[in-house]
Order: sequence, then structure tokens, then C-alpha cells
Amino acid sequence: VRNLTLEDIARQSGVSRSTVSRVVNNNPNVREDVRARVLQVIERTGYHPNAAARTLASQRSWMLGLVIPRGVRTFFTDPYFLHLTQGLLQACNQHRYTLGLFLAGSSEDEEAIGPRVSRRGFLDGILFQSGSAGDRLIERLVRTQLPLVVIGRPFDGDDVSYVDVDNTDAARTAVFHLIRLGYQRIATIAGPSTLTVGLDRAEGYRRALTERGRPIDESLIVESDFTEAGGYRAMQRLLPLRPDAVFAGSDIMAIGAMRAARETGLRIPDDIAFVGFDDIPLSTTPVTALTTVRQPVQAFGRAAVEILIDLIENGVRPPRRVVMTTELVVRDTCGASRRA
Amino acid sequence: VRNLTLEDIARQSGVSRSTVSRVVNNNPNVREDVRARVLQVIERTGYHPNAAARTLASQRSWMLGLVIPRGVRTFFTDPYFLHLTQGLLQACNQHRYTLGLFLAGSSEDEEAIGPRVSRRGFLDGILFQSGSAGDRLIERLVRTQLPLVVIGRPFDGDDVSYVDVDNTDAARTAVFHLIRLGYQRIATIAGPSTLTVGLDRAEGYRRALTERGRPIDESLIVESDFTEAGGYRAMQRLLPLRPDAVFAGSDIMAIGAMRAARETGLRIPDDIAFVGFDDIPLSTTPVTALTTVRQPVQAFGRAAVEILIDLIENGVRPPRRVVMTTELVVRDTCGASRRA
DNA sequence: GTGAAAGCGCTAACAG
DNA sequence: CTGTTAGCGCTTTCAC
Repeated sequence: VRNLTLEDIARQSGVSRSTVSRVVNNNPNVREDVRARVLQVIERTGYHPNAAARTLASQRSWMLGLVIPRGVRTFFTDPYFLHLTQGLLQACNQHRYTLGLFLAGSSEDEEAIGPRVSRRGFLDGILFQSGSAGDRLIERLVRTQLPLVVIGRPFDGDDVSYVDVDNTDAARTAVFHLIRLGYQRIATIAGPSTLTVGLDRAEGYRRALTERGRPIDESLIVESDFTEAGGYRAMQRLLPLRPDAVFAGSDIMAIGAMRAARETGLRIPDDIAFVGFDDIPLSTTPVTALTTVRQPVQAFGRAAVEILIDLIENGVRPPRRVVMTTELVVRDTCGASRRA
Repeated sequence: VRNLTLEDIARQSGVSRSTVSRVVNNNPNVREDVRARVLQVIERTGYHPNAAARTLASQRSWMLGLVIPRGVRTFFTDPYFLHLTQGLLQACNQHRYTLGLFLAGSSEDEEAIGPRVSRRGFLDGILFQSGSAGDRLIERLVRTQLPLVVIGRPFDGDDVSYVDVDNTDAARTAVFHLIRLGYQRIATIAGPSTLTVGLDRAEGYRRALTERGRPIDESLIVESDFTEAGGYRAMQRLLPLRPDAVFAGSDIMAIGAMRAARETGLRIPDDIAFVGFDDIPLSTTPVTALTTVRQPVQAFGRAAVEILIDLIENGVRPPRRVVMTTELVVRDTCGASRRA
């Protein structure tokens, strides 16, 4: 059975193809009774317009692509990304866009993804998760001239739009909090220095100490990889140095670090304090009760999509930037309640 | 600057449009020197074929849709889905398909998603996460006649293809294990009875007891929702009944349940044993060391995609079914080492 | 308000 | 091996 086309519906409702098209697209220039008649035929026949034909004729696909470069290894392990994706998806649904997923696990993947997202008439816009420095993928995407919004501050972001949170400032605030509580040897488990988030949060840690006249002990700065296991290993390296507080660049790393600390018999926060970053659900449970920096992740995701849609509909220049503010959530692991 | 078309490339390389098309599609019927010349022009101009035009002419979009109905509330909280999606994505990348995400958070979402995935010429096939009984969405998708593979046993699966794991059998094996270790009051925290996974694993629990001549105490069967918090609450209801072992329908629920047990001072496995289902990464860590049923999640995801592609390329009938086997992974929480 | 007609950019016979 | 010729199914002026 051949697929129904506009022409079929037109014939069956005794109007022209154009009129059916107007009905389908909610164009007001159709007499009400005609519209009703056409709608009835559409309903009866179960007609669905052909998406490809529509895209070809209108030059709009109503598809957005979420591109995760290979530098971002934790897309599937860090709860943060789940919430982000959820926000993106909500906004897409709301605006009737479909989200396509492009995840580069390897550099071969990246090679394959580049051409795939560059195809004309495929995506209306691209959401790019900020990746490593010197990423070839993003350069390529920029060249396609497609509307593009980077999620997180990009490395070379001269003329691209992006959304980010105030990572440096938030980290600074978190470390100020630890300083105010009287901790003396504050260490940090930083995210990878290949990512801007990793860099920015570490920078916040440095600034906080410097601004309070504390020296920076480089041995108390350990770089890790935004995973639970990574946080655990980082903490094992930190433990012999006897820090009395740790600022972790993400909650999931903080959780790994706390596991390492507990295993050596340290009590939290009595013997050692922790502050994380993200406010993932696990951090809110009574056993964890992690003091952390809350990011408005879902709002963040929504913002990214909405900026992208704006770019699609109203043109790209000048690049838009949105930096969202965060909030320090004080729970138990920083020891605030006992030291207050 | 107008977009390049096949015609432009053809003119610039002094051949016909068809020849360029052949080159682009790797059709062998092109003389090598001609191919080289055309390829050069394509390279130089940065030409990319238009995806919509291609889809329209060839009736293939190279897009698959992953549809998550609203009955599945844990897509973003259960690590299981992450691994599944990862498997799906790997397979899609490998076969050069793009995966589109359709997540229904509400019934309005479902209403909106239905027409969106039903559009002709949009998706080549659908991956549907098995949802609740009487789901209207799946009926609708079946009617579209699009190739469809259900992930997990569907409720009314007379003539749809699906992939699943041997849930009942695996659960039965897990409970046999507890029985063999000598536990007397074995409880279960079951998944929602609105999902086939929930039902099937509970059924396995029942069968194991029955086959060993044990009576079934309905009060030891508590239904929960595949979340950590749900597992915690379920355990709180179970604790007064003093079970000495618990089979949880998912790892994440087992983890919540163990948290509840520990909070009342119970030691695991000395005072109470646990077995989970899924083998998520957290279960493998030394502190958790959860005895559980390992599912081949990524292989499972890959299988789903590969069956779907097969369906797309070779037709739908008869429906294909794949049931993958699982494996009991014995760690510490079942107390096997002490009781052996 | 409605219809005719000209594309959108590509694939796929078919003929040579 | 290559070119010609029909479409694929819809949107969008432009007349009327």
C-alpha cells in the first residue's frame, strides 16, 4: 500500500494540494468548513506528512544535534550529564524539536560524526558539549555555519555562543566557606585540566586562597577525571599529606574521595571536611549530606536549547553568552554545624 | 552564499549529476580518474550532500528513534539505562545510523511524541523501551508499520520483535543461591508490577521458593519503583518482619535497601544478606560488593539495534525475539564466603 | 480564500 | 562506465 500524499488528501477532499498544505500547517487563510472537511479526511485516512519532503521544501528539519566530543569521557557515568540531557530534552519537546545524539567514544567516532552532522538539511542547529583544547570537531562544526551553542565555556570561544555557570566564582565561594570554618590545610581534587570546567574550578580554589593571603601548596592540588574511582585514587594520594578539608571539582569525585577517607578510619567532618560541586541527588541523601555547589542543571539545559532556537530563528550574530549563577548548599560534610 | 548542490559539483568536474551521485555513494561504476577528479572538486568546495533530499529520494533516513514511554520513570536515575543507551549508541555509530531521543515525561509528551515519530520519512525504525500495560503509545507505533524492536518483553507482544534477558530464570537462580546458603526468611523488593521486568523477576522469586517446597509469604514481597529511595522505603517496611535475606529487583534498589538496613545497625551479610540485579558499576566497589545478576547490557543494546537494522533491511515478518542469558556474580553481600 | 506552478536536491531506473 | 529522465512529497510565491 503506497503512502498517502498531500495530493491524495487533496483529491479526496476536493481541494488543491496547497489548501491541504495550509490546513496541515495551520495557515489561517482557509475557510472553516473547508478546513474541517480536509481535517476529516486526514483523520480518516491516518495521513502523516512526509518529514523529508517537508524539510527539503522548507529548509527546516526541526532536529537539533547534541554532540559530545571524545574529550568528555564521563557522559555516561556522571549523573550531571543525565540532568543536563533531561533539561535539553524537556526544552526540545516543548519547542517540538527532536534531539539527535552524537557521542564520540573514539577519534574514529569523531571522524565519522563530523560529516554526519555537517550534512546540509539534516540538523537545524548543534548543541556542543565543551570538550578539550584543540578539539578538531568543534572547528569543523563552526565551519558548517550551522547555528551552534556550546555547553560550558569553550576553549577557543572568540565568536561562538555558549552557556556556562560561574565555575570560578562558585569554586572560590566554596573554598572561602572552608576558610571561614577555620580549616588550615585545604586540598582540592580538580577535574581534568583538559576541560575548561576542570580549569575554572581549580582557578577558583587558587583565587580563594590567594585572596585570603594563604600560600598555595601545589602538592595539595591533585588532578583527577570526574569519576568516583578517580576521586578515590586522588584522595589516596592526598591522605598522606593530611589535609583537613578537601574541595572536590565534582560531587561524584567527592563521593569517591570520602570513601577513601572513611576506609582509613577518618570521620567526616570531624577529621576531614569535604565540599563538592554539582549537587547530584546522591549528595542530598542523609548518609552523604554533601556540602556542595548547586548548579541549575535543568535550567541550564533549557537555556542552551532556547538560545539555539533563537539563533536558528533570528540569526547568529553577535554570539550570545549566558553565565548562570550557582549556590552553595551547606550540609554536613563541611562541618559547618559543629564549627559555627 | 547559496548551498552547493550535486549539479554544481557536476558542472565543475565536467560530468553529469548522476556520476557525482555515484561517487558520493561509492558506486563502483565510475572510472577511477573521473572519481578522483570529482572527489577533488568535492574536497575543494566542501560540498556535503543534502540529507533531506537524499532521504526523500531514497526513502531512507538513516535515523532510528529511541522511544521511552512515560511508564518508565527511571530512565534518568537508573544507571542501567545509561549503559543501555551506550550500547545502542555504539551500534548506531557503527552502522552509521543516528539515534533520535524521544522521552515522554508526561502523557502530554506522549501525545506529542506519537505524531512526531509517526511522520513518514523521518525514522527508519523505532526502538521502544518496554513500558506499562495498555500503553497507547506502542499501539500507535505498531500501527505506523515502521520496523520496531521493543527493548524488554512487551506486555502485549504477540507480533512484535523484542530483545530481553531471561529475567524470571535469572531471579530464580539468584533466589536458589540464597536458599542454598541456608537463609530462611527470604524477602524480595520487586520492581513495579506495571512493568514486565518487575513482574518477571518477582515471578522468578516465587518459582524458586515453590520449587524448593517453601511457602510464599506475601508480606515478604514488597513492590517498589527501581529507585534508590524506593529501595530504602521498601526495606523500612520489610525490617519489622525480620527477613534474613533480600532479593532486590535491581541493584539501585538493593543499595537503598542496604542503606536502610545499615541504619538500624544490621551488619551485611552477617545479620542480613542481599542480592541485586543488573550489576551496575557501584555494585562492584569494595564497600558495596553486591552479589547480583549481571546483564550483558551493552551487548543487549547492540542486539536491539542490530535486529532493528535487520528488520529495516530485510523486512519485518516473522517477529524476531532474542533472549539473552545472565550470570550470577557472587560477591560479599550474600554471605557466600562465610557460609560456604 | 484558493489553485497553478515552480522548485527544494537527490536517487534510480533506463538507455546508450 | 556515463548521461537522461522521472520522480520523491512538500512549501511557497504568484495570480486570480
